[in-house]
Amino acid sequence: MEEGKKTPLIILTGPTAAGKTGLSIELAKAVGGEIISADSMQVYKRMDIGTAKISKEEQQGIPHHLIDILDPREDFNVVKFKDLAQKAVQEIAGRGHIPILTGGTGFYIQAVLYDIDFEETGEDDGVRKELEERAEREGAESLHDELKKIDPKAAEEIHANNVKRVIRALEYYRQTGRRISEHNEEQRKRQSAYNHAYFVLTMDRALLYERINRRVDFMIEQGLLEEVRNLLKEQIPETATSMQGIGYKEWFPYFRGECSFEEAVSVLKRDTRHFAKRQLTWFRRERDVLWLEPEERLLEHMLEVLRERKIIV
RNA sequence: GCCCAGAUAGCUCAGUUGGUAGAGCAAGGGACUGAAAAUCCCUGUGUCGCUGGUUCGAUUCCUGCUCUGGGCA
Repeated sequence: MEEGKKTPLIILTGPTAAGKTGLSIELAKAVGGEIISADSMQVYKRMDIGTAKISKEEQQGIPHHLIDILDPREDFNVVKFKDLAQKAVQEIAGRGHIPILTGGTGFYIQAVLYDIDFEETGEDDGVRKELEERAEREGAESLHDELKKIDPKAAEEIHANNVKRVIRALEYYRQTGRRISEHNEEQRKRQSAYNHAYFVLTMDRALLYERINRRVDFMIEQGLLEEVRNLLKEQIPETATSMQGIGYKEWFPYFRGECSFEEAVSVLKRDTRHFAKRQLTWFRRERDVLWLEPEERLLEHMLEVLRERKIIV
């Protein structure tokens, strides 16, 4: 396919609290775009404050996709995301609008951008559960030893303590009969199917951390504790994927009386800072990333890049 | 004013029977291809409060001082 014929796709991401949401609205207005959220937690209904979800008013009429699509009881993952996001991209492009993928989940963005093949195998065949129980019983080393036998390369790449990934590697082998190390190697070679621009909004680390700390305080003022209590009242288990989100799981010890309010707050701030750091590590190793820092003519600068790449006219 | 205990990494502390020091947390770096806001890995030089003294050598022992707790007046 020729450059100009590829589907256009704008990616706007960055660490948490960097200001993605506000900028995404300005950008969408400027280019005639619709927003697809690339956020593993904003998909959940009734989780608004802790996920810093954009409000209806803030959306200013710009269509938003993949927000509030799931009950917090349901599990979500990259495969589901990729499927939904790709459909949304096609629909938006079909309307002659520009799809803007924005959010902080780098893995999700990668899955869409490079159309990573996860191979439909279904996830509820009990293999994972069985392996989890084995890890519990026999220890992480035992599973890792098994991986060594079937896929030595993967065993070398995945640390034995990283039980989740060891399990996935074993699960993949059992379900497909193939080695995950080979699969991953193939997927790494994938090229973008889009005419895209990958913007990463960032800023001075100390400043970012200050913004994170302030935002956590603001979330608490907005009623974060009540939001979490309401979810627990609905009997959403603490172990649910949704409840493992930052801003939620940090309160459980406090509610149980195991730590003070102040301790819970500082743990929440710390977890958020750690998360931002991990996000930056992820974006640093992504290909063709355009780093942005807050500046006067930020939007104009982005539009110039988009014109150069013929993503917009 | 007197007595006691501290003063060591950004923080909380351990330690050196005298040969210039180490944990946890914080911080930094990295991995990640069906949990990803998850999961995991790597990284520790700091006038050992200041000042004299003893000593080949002091952060470690001794003197004095400063500061911080606690107690007694």
